[in-house]
Amino acid sequence: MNQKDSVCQQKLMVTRDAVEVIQGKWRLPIVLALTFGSKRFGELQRDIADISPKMLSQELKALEENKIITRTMYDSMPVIVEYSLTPLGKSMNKMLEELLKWGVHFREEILGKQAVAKRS
Amino acid sequence: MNQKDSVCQQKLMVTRDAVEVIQGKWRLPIVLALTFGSKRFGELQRDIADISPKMLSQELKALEENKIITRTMYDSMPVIVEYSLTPLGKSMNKMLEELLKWGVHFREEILGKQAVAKRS
DNA sequence: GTAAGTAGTTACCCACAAGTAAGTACAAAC
DNA sequence: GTTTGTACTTACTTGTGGGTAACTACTTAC
Repeated sequence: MNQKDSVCQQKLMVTRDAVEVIQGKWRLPIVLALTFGSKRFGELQRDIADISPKMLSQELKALEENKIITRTMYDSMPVIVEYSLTPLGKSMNKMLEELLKWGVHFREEILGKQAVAKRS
Repeated sequence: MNQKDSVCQQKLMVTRDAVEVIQGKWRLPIVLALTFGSKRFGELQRDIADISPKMLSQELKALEENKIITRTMYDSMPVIVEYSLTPLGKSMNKMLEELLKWGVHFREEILGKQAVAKRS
């Protein structure tokens, strides 16, 4: 079977799209932080270790463009902005679990049968 | 819930490990090409559109280090080298399927309900 | 009036991922 | 002896992901 076969090519493209959404240093931590409910900019910045406001703002924009999260502004007096997962964002759950599962398996093989991240 | 919580941190690290293995421009195409059986260097180069020998060699090495593929040299007279998935490499299947599934869902949401890559 | 808290933006820099082009080394075929 | 086919390697360049530091704008509290 050949990679240039069109069905195969399309599968590759679609899988690549999925990887793109979660790739990079910060997308995964942001999505994970929001699985526990909506959060404000400052909260996210405090929860995610070492992220700069520039990167947080940039990645939030990218995730919003991909319809993974929504941004809601409240006209309260200290202006408040809340980010939360869309249904599409929430639907990543199973995929992320599969990644975690395989990641555990991978660690065991690579690091020589040491159990990591066994509990939820 | 906080990202700095250690269990959560560990989950993040492990998931990130999984993403790292398939991230970059060429790892996914290489792994997919090898799911159809072992292949030689030249075959891979022909099957994967636009990959240069440098990138192919480099990514094959990385995948070998991660125990995703094995490299086998045959002492035949035009020296022949075969690459194939290890059991660990084959175990990526379910994860990749989940990525594809979500990717299809993602495309539908983003591109407005157009069905893509419906068949295997 | 100055500090602190809200939510960012802007400018500059660097390291690394990836691309390009050419070269290496060996043998078989013609 | 030159081309073809095997499987790469090396040197150089470019593009982008990400980091740092400082700045913006608005309000409340002291």
